[in-house]
Amino acid sequence: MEKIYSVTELAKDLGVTPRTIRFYEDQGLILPQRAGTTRVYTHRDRARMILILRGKRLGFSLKDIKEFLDLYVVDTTQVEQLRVLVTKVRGRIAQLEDQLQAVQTSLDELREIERMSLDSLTHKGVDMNSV
Amino acid sequence: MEKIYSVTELAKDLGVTPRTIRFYEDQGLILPQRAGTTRVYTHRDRARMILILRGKRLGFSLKDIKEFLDLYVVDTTQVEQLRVLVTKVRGRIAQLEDQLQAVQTSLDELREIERMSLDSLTHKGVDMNSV
DNA sequence: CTGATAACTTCCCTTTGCGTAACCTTCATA
DNA sequence: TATGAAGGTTACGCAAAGGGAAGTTATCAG
Repeated sequence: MEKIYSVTELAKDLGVTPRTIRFYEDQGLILPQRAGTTRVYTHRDRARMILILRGKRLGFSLKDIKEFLDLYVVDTTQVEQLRVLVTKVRGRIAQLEDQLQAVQTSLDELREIERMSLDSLTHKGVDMNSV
Repeated sequence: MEKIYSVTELAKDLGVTPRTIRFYEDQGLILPQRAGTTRVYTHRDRARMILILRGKRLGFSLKDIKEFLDLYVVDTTQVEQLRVLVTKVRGRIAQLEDQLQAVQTSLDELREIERMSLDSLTHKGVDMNSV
């Protein structure tokens, strides 16, 4: 007997709202079976949702995630899928490395601004160092 | 003779579009004089725009920037202004430090995924290491 | 006088990822 | 039988920062 879920159950299980799951369906990321009009999720659907959420956590757009997941269906050998995954992951890594640089630069600049401001305040007899 | 600018000129000078400058005016960030209906920008306005763009570059929202710039008018001693600046800058620094952590974590995870995928591909006789 | 520019205003469009009604149906229970 | 919990389907709204088109006016050159 496989455990199955309703939207609400699955949502609770995954820490998202039912709205989110329905939205993903709207975007073509999951396609649960229906019992009449009611959505029914299997453990495979759950696994798929977990993949989706992981992708999101790593900063991929739903579009990217979909593009990747769509290969699941088609590609039985998984070779193409892995290839695409690696490509996307490398792209994302590059992005994050750039972002890291940008953040570092901003941090440097902000610390400089902080120093100069505190300096200015000191000259005006104000102290914010303990705040 | 002070150099003055039209929207288009100032935009070109600052590397933004006129739309952007008008938008900032809409948001209450700048208030150039008018010659009839035509906007006229002085070097002070230009300086203000540069401040705005710098704030943006450092990741502040237009709302934050406005809140800060508004003190320019009121606060002649600049003490309050500097105080707010330091507070905002510190907040932003904290944000960026968090972001740095998150980016690092994602990078680690993505590199792990890349490794495992490449491994998988190797077992299937595919090589992507040179790509 | 007639374009051609350049300014102006107004307003809708875009992206991303849902939140939040509003309104309908169905089942189970008090 | 009334009602309330769950499920479903539109469909509008939000946030941020502008983009872009429409339609009007003003000015300058030929």
